[in-house]
Amino acid sequence: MESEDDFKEFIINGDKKFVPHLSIDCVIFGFHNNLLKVLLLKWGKIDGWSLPGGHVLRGENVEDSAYRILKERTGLTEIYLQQFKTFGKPKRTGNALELLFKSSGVNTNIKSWLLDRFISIGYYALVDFSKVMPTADWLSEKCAWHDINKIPPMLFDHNEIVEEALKSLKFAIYHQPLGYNLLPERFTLPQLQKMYETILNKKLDRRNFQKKILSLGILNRLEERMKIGPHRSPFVYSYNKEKYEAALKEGISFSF
Amino acid sequence: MESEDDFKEFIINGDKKFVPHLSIDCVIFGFHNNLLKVLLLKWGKIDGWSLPGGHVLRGENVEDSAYRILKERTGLTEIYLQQFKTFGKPKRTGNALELLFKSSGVNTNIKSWLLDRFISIGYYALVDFSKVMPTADWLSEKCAWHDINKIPPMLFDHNEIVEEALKSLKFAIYHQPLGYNLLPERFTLPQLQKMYETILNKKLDRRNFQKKILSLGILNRLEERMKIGPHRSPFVYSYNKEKYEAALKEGISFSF
DNA sequence: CCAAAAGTGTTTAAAATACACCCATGC
DNA sequence: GCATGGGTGTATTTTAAACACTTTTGG
Repeated sequence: MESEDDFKEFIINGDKKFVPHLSIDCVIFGFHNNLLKVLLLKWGKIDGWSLPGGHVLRGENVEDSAYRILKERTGLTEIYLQQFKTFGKPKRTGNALELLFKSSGVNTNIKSWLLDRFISIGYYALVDFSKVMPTADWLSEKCAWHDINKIPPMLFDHNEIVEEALKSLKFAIYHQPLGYNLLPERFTLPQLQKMYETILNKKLDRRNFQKKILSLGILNRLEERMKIGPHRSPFVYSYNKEKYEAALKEGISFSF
Repeated sequence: MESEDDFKEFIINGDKKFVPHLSIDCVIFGFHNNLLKVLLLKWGKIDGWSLPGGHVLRGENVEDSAYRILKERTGLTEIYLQQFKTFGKPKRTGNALELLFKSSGVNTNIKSWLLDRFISIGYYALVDFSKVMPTADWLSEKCAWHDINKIPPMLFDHNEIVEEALKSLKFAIYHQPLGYNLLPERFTLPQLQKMYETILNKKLDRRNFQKKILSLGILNRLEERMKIGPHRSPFVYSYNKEKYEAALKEGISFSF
């Protein structure tokens, strides 16, 4: 969406291009400064935040729509993506779009497909924070990361969607390795532990954590150490991609 | 759907009543004779089986639609229901509906909303086999239980949907008690074990299984024994509803 | 009396947990 | 030299796994 004309065309004729009544919302997780982050959009024409989302092109695979939307907002194509729930309450979008129409100078008597009811398919994505280029557009004045614990009240039912995504992520971390998608290529065990602690929302014992995570055999310890701060430098690790993929496929079982 | 007139009205004007492009498919699991069963519909006008499904009324909560559909097919209202995945491949319904239209004597040049692309929300349900009244209708000549291992090739992508439902169920059984929904009120430990073995698709040790399941403290052993066959009679158990609900909420962790 | 299935407990192995001291670094 | 955070191993407890004999019942 790059201009007012685009927007008007979208309001009036969007349903020729997109499947009506159906939307996609993406909860994009990143990890930075030992904090779990979510990428949100600040709307320009009305006051409020929302998840990045979009619609499914007629003829497009739903999963491909999610990848397309993620590409638009992050610039990334290789992304870990997981469908987690579909949201279908009849009043879930409230009247935010009517307000948007008013604020954008669109005739509110117009009968737009956008004012119909929408069912939204929720996907969460795990991305390398450092590689993301948050990208706003004509409709959104900002695209920015928020701490998972400092998420503002959002439009529609998007706070609920984030809650559910986090719940799914928490569940997933017991059965899959996840670090490959959220951390940069080279990272330290303390960082990885912080990632686990943030997602699980609890403290873990350092020694037991290392024992468990190393016993999976999916990590390579590099010669290098990371020089950070007035203390001993931690070792740098990277994932062994093959063994990581194998663990993903087989499934693992953490206890924590 | 009770008559040809109903059907024609549905084809032509269904989208006034229902949300277009969106459907619901239900994988209804039951347990009988120590076998896991799924309730399927045999179509009357064309040859083929499918999952029971339906559409979302405009204004209706999606979850309520699933309950409504389940009520129609089983007669039951109190059902354990779980959304598990949404299916959105563009060609997922194939050309089965065109064939149905032809076989039903509907003009195939008609532009029906039903011939559009559909995205389907998958729910699985767990029901007490003995309480279900499988109900067919004008479109379906049969509504019948099938062994999970003897499911015929189905219309649309319904075989894939059953696979995914089973995968989700398998996953769930490691974290929740499930027997309350699938077994009759009074049952034996061997029955319960068979249920677990069927869902997990593996044999379990009798003694270890009983230790584990009893240690949850959600079962009551009744005085009674069940007299079945030329051998020792097993004890009858029932669930302690309160403790069962608590275990559901807390979540449990089975290892098997 | 025989076949078929259910009841029951102990021993062993594996996994999770709890826990403390020393080391490297920057200021 | 001191504060901060990282590296490392062992002992204990808990949990899972392996395993066999006796009892009941119908035919």
